[in-house]
Amino acid sequence: MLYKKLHDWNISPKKAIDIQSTLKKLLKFEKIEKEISLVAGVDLSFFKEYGLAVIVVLDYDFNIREIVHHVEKVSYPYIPGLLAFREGPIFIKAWEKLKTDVDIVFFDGHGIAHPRKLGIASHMGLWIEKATIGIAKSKLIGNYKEPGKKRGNFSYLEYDGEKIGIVYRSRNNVKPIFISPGYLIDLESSLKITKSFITKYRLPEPTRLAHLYTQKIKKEHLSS
DNA sequence: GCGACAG
DNA sequence: ATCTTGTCGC
Repeated sequence: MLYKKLHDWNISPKKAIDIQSTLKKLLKFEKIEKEISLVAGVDLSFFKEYGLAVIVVLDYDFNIREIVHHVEKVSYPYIPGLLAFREGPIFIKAWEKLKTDVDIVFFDGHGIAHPRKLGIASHMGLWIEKATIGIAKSKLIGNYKEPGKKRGNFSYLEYDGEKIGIVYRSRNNVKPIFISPGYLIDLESSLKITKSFITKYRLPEPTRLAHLYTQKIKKEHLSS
C-alpha cells in the first residue's frame, strides 16, 4: 500500500518530539457511518537486534484475507512517548508489502492518549492516510476510575479535562484495555468498532491475531 | 526533587 | 517488548 513519507525516522529524541507537536495539528476525527468490511491489526515482536512487524487483514466475519510481515534491524530505543520512532519504520516496510486496501487499522499502543496527542496509532494514521485506532494494554497518561469488573463495563480516560480514551473491560475480571482514537475516527466510533471485533478474548481479533503471528514468525526465524 | 512511564 | 513453568481461577 501507498503512504506519505512525512519525515525521517533517524532523528534525536528532541527532534522527534518537535515532529510530534507539528504533526498533531494535522489530525482529524470523524464519526464512522460506513459499515466496516476490512480491517488490519498491527503488532511487533523483537529478537536479537531485530524487529518484526506483522499486519493481519480480516473481513467482518473474521476471515483472514492477507498477512504480511517485515524484519529489519531495530535502530531506535524504546522511550515512553516515542514508540512510533522505534516501531514505525518497521511497520511501514510491512505496509509497503500489503495489497489489500483496508478501512481501519488497529495498532498495539495508544492513539491520542499521548502527551502530545500523537501516539503510534495517530502518527501512523497520518502516514498511511487511513482511519486508525489505538489498543493499549496499559496507560501512558491520563486518569480514570477503575471500570466495573464485568465485560462491557468502561470508564473514560481523561487528561487536561478532556476525554482522550476509553478504559474498556473486554472480559470479566481481566485487566481493561485502553482504546483511543488514532486518526479519522472519533472516540465513540472507536469504541463501537473495537467492540465489534472482540470475541472471547481480551484483545480485539485484529490485534490478537497480529500478536499471535508475530510470535509464530519469530520462532521460524530463530530456528532456521 | 519525586513519581510515572504505550511496547 | 523479553527472560520463562507451572498453576490458580473462571
